[in-house]
This record gives sequence, structure tokens and C-alpha cells, in this order.
Amino acid sequence: MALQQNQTPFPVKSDRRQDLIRAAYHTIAHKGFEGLRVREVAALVGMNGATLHHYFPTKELLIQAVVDSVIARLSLAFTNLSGTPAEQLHEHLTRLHRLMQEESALFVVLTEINLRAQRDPVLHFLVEQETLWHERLVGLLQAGVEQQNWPPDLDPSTTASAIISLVEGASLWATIMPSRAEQALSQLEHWLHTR
Amino acid sequence: MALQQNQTPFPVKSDRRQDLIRAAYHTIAHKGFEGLRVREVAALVGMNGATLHHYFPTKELLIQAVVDSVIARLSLAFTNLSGTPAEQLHEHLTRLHRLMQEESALFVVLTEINLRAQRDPVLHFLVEQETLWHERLVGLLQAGVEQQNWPPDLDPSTTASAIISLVEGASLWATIMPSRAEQALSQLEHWLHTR
Amino acid sequence: MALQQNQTPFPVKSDRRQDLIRAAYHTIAHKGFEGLRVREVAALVGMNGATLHHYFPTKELLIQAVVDSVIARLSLAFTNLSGTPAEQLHEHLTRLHRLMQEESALFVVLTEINLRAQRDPVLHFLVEQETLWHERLVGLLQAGVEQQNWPPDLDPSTTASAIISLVEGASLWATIMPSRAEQALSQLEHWLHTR
Amino acid sequence: MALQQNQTPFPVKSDRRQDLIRAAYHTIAHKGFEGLRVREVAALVGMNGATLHHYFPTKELLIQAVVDSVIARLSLAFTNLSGTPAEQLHEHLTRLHRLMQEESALFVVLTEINLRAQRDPVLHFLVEQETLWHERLVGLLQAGVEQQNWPPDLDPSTTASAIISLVEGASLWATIMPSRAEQALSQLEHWLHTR
DNA sequence: GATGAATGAGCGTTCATTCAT
DNA sequence: TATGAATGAACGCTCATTCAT
Repeated sequence: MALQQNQTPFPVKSDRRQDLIRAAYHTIAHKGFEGLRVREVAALVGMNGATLHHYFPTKELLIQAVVDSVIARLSLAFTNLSGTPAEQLHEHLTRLHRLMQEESALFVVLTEINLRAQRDPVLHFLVEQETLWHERLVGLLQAGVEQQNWPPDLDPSTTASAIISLVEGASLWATIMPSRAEQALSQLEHWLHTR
Repeated sequence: MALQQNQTPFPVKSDRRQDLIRAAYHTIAHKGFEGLRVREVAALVGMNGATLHHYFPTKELLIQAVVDSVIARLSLAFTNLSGTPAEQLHEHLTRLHRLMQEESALFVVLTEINLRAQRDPVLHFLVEQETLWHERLVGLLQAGVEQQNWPPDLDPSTTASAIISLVEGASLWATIMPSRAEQALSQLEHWLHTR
Repeated sequence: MALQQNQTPFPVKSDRRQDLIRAAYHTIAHKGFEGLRVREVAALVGMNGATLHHYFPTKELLIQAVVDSVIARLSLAFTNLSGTPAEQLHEHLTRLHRLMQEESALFVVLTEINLRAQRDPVLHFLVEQETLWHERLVGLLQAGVEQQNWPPDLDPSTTASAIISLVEGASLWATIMPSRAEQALSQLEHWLHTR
Repeated sequence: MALQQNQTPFPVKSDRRQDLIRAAYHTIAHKGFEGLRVREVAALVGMNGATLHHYFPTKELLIQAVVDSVIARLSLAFTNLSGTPAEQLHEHLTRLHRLMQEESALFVVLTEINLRAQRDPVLHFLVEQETLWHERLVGLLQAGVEQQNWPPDLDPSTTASAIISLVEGASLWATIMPSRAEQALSQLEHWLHTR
């Protein structure tokens, strides 16, 4: 299903804003925040540099919009999971896996954002976001242990941390060496299903 | 192996170069490549911005030096491992663990570098560096399987990819939420020692 | 005399033009020509920046209108003076005095305009306007000398110049230190009534 | 003796700073703060726009320097006055008169600064500066009354305000119509010497 | 080796103005 | 009339780099 935007039968009045966000997103993916130039983003959608400021008064606001959109895209990997805890976790990882294959840029940008979050107070909400992720995983693992999906000695918190770290680490390789990312995720699932 | 610099018994005439590398390294750790200014690096060691160019004609060269130094530091986690393959791997991870605690900045910079390596051809050697790491792990795991340190169904390549991803993913958290990084590494060891 | 606009008995269809002039006038008073932004002027009357251009195709035209309105307001200090020359001069100064108290902004803007007139050819008519003022004062003083309101050795031209300078100089202080302006005008009257 | 700068026998190491202040000063005189562009100021002394920031990190700092220099130049009209109070006042006005003839730009800039002082908190010290001027004049007039240079009914504060206003008002005309300024100052002296 | 001065290229942003609707 | 969108030109400022001293 993935994210569905503008599925309304009526055309959205010039999705210039979305165009800009998309262009900025790809630029960050390819050149990092370091290489992000508003003029270039504007040019990418055939727009004058000044006009961009009509939609995003400052560069920061544009970045914010990109961040929001990335977070929104990623949080879909969580939505509407069903089945036993183990099945839910599997589905969750599968979605991430698919996303990583289909749009590795998403994870590159995520890593850029994570790095930035360490110094930019505005991005500190990301840490909370990741804490939410951790809590969600812990919940899943705990329930799974209770339902004997996993052995009782599985430490939910520790395992959740490992999952997050491994997924984020694999992100780094999604673009440059996809097989490495794939392998890492496979092995993760293997570890998780081992009994 | 690792590269050994200045191991001569004679003191190097004012290690201004090293000072600069160190200052640049810390700046990158705190502000990313995005926030790296040669003038500021120079000021950090009480040097005029122009003088820095005597040591590093170009900003890129300074960055290169930082990268080299980071790689050198990290490769020490490999040097002189002894014992059974399992013991060697344990020792390797322990060293990484300690390094992550004692100098998390090293891993922050590593992630910055990894990200940059995706776009900067000059940094592509890093991919080879990581491939070396992977090969080394595969060798260790293979030998371990043969010596029955690990079960025969352990896939060395897949496991090596998972180890690398997890370690690099944990790097991201080393500064901002050290406990998360610790947990991830603990869980990794747990998985590896499982039989 | 003075220019009379909209003296028709019929209400002008939504005096948006006047609103804009007023808004621009106040903006100039508070921020100078330096700080005059058409968008802001438009916003002040709840109008879109582009719409302003329907009323004033160009910023210069808007400024012109403000200048005209200021001149018109000031020229009222001349209209319908009666009595002996001395009485007329007194009445003239009294009106200026009152105006300065009640609407010091008028004089701030006047000074801004005067300064601008030195470089903007379009505003050069202001010099003629001031020459008219000077002539008027000279006429009054001359008549007053003949009617022995003032001693025969009073030099009309020189005195007129002094009056103008003092009034304009006092303008500068009307807002920031009203007492100074008041004192200056009082002393001027004192000098003019001395025999 | 007017202001003596660099009267040392040794050449000052490239008076680029002074050059810039001078260029900015003249630009303000001719185009107002409104028309002040750092690039243009730099070009006026044959310098790259970026280099200007080597001397004045921000435009405001450059303006400050101009303001300081103007204040310094004007305060010379006060220095080392001698004789009776009346003679001192006469000397003071004479110096101003001469300055106005020889360098009317100084007064144009002064008026610009005065106007700006009303809104720019940084320039508020100017009001104090003018208060000092007022106090100085009051002191002179008071002493003069005591020494019977002037009649006992002369009000020092009121008269001082009138002097300041008239001088500043005349400033406005110094460039555009020098004769008007001259006449105003002459008449001022006439009023002050009347008994 | 060290520095102050200088520079070109570029950046994010502003703003009066235009134009289709 | 009114507006949102768009634009060109410019602005203050930054920064890696160069160079004479």
C-alpha cells in the first residue's frame, strides 16, 4: 500500500510545495545537507530561487518539511501490523527491508538527519521518535515472550536496541552496497527466529 | 598492521600537523562536515587561517588526513588478536565497545565519513576498507565454524554483514544515548555466543 | 490655496488610495524611507502587496502621493491669515507650533523628504515650494516693517531664512524631545517680537 | 587647527580603514543611508566587496565608524574656545559656519544620522550628545548673562534650544542652497548680539 | 613558517514588480 | 479589484584560497 498521496479525484492545486520537498529530499540523499542549495532545489523543479521562498520562507523550513516527510514515510512501516507478536515483528522488518530496496535514499536521508539531530536542537524530537520506536519494539518482544514466540530469557530492551542499531547501520549500506544491507537484515531475522 | 606514524625515537618538530588534524576531527564530531571551517580549525590551535594552508594546501587534504587518522585508530581494534576465533571475535568487539565508550566521537566521525563516502569518489577507498573488515570477519567466523566455536549452519558472510551493520548503527547512538549503543553491542555478543 | 483633493460632497468609493497614503506616511515617519516596504504598507491596510500596484503602479508614485499630502497639510499653516503682518506671522507660527505638537510625524516626514530632495530630481519641486514659503515670509516681514510692526533695520530675507531654518531644525526634535522643539519656537517668537 | 590625523612622521600602514570610512561618508552624503551599499563603498576605494568585511565585519560597524568620525569632526567646533562667553559663542558659531561652507556634507550626514537616531537604539547616544551640546550652550549663555554679555532676561535654555534648532535646520540647506544657510546663521548672530 | 590583506565565487534572502486568473 | 505565484536583480555576508611580506 505504501503512502498514498493525492489519491483524490481532483488535482491538487499545483503541488509545487511537494515538488520542492521531493527535490530537496533527493538532493540531500545525493549530496548531504552539506550540498543542499536552495537555488539548486528550485532549479530542479524549474523554479526561480526566489520563488522557493514563497513556499518556504527559510531554508530551515524546507529542511523541516523534508524531515517531516521522511518520518511520515518511515512510520508507515509500523502501521496496521497484525498477527502474533513474532508475525508483527516479521512484517515490520519486511516492510523496512522492502523500503530499503525500493527507496534506499530514504535511509540515507534518515542517517543524515540522525547525524544532524545530535547538534541541531530543532531536530531533537527525532530522538524521541526513535525512543517511540524502541518502546514499540519492546512491547512487541515482551508480548512475544509471554506468548512463547521467543524464549523467556530474551531481553526485550536489549534486543530492541540491537534491532534498531542493525537496521540503521544497514541503512548506510543500502545505496552503496545493497547486498550488505540485505544480508544484515536477513541475519537479523535469523537471530530473531532462532529458538 | 595499522599505519604507524612518527614512531621515530626523535620528537617531531612541533606537531602542528597533528594538532590541526585533531582540531578538525573534533570539529567534525561536533558540527559535521557541514560545519567544518578551516579558519576555525586553525583558530582552535592558535594559528592563522592562512598558515593552515602551509600544512594542508587544501581543505580536502585536511579532511583526508582526518579520515586516515580515524581509520588508523579504528584498525587497532583488529591488531594482534589471539586465541580461538571466538575469542578473537570477542576481543575485537570488546575493543570496539571500549572505544565507543571512551571516544564516541570516533564513531560519529566514522558515520559522517561513511555518508560522505557515498558521494565523494576520493573517499571510495573507505568501501574497500570496510570490505577488508568484512573479509576479516568472514575469515574469523569461517575458522570458528571449522573449529566448532559456532554451529555449522552459521553463514559467515551474512553474519559478518550483520556485525558490521550493528556496530555502525550503534555508533550513531554512542554520543547521544550511550546506553542504547551498549545494549546493542551486548545483544550482538549474546547472539554470537548462542549455540 | 493649498491643494484640495476630494472636496466633492460625494463619498469617494472606498478611499483605499488614501488609506495607502496614510499607511505609507506613518511607515516613513517611523522607519524612514530606508524602512519603507510596499508589501508592509499594503498589509497595514489589509491589502495584498500586488493590489497596491493597482493604485500606485510604482513605489515612487506612492511616495509622491505621500509627499503631496504632506505638503498640502503643511500649506494650511499659511491659509487665510488675517490681521497686521505681525499678527499674521504670529498666527502662522502658532499653527506650525500646534501642528508640531499634535502631529510631530508630519515634520519627521518633512525632514526625510527634504533630505531626499537633495538627491532625487523628482523631489526638486520641494525647493521651489520652500522658496515660495520664503517669499511669503519676506512679503509678510516687509509689510510689517513698513507698518512699523518691526524696526526698519530688520532684514526680511535674512530673517525669513532664519525662521525657516529654525522651524525645520525644530522639526527634527518634535518627536524625540518635544520640549526642545517647543523652546526653539518660543524663542523664535520672542526674537521676532523684540524691538 | 582642525583635526590632525596621522601627524606621525611615519606613514600609517595603509589607511584602508580610513579610506572606507571616507567613502562611506560621502556615499551617505550623496545617497543617504537608503543608498548605502557596501559593495559600492568598497569599489570606491578600489577594493573587493569581500575585503571590506575584513575591516568592518558588518555594515552596521562601518556606519558606526562613520558616525563616530562625524561626531568627532563636529565636536571640534567646541574645543578650546576662549574669551568672554559672548566671544566663545561667536567663535563656536563661526566655526560651525565655516565648517558648513567648507564641508556641507558633514551636516547632511548629521541630519541623516539624527533622523536615524530616532529609530535605531544603537544611535541613541546621539541624543545624549546633543544634550551635551545644549548644556554647553546653556553654560555659556548663563555665564554671559552674569557677565552682562547679554541682558538678564535672556533665557539660557530656551535660547540654546533655538540655536541648536536653527543650526540643524540650516544644515539641511547647506548643500542645496548655501545662501539660505548663511543668512540663517547671520541672523542668528544678529539676534544673539542684540541688546 | 607565519601573517594580514585580498579576492572570486557563491550563498540565503529581500523586494519591487509582473501576470494569469 | 484583488490575489497568489513568479521573477530578476541585488544585497550583506561567508569562505577557501592566494600572495606579498
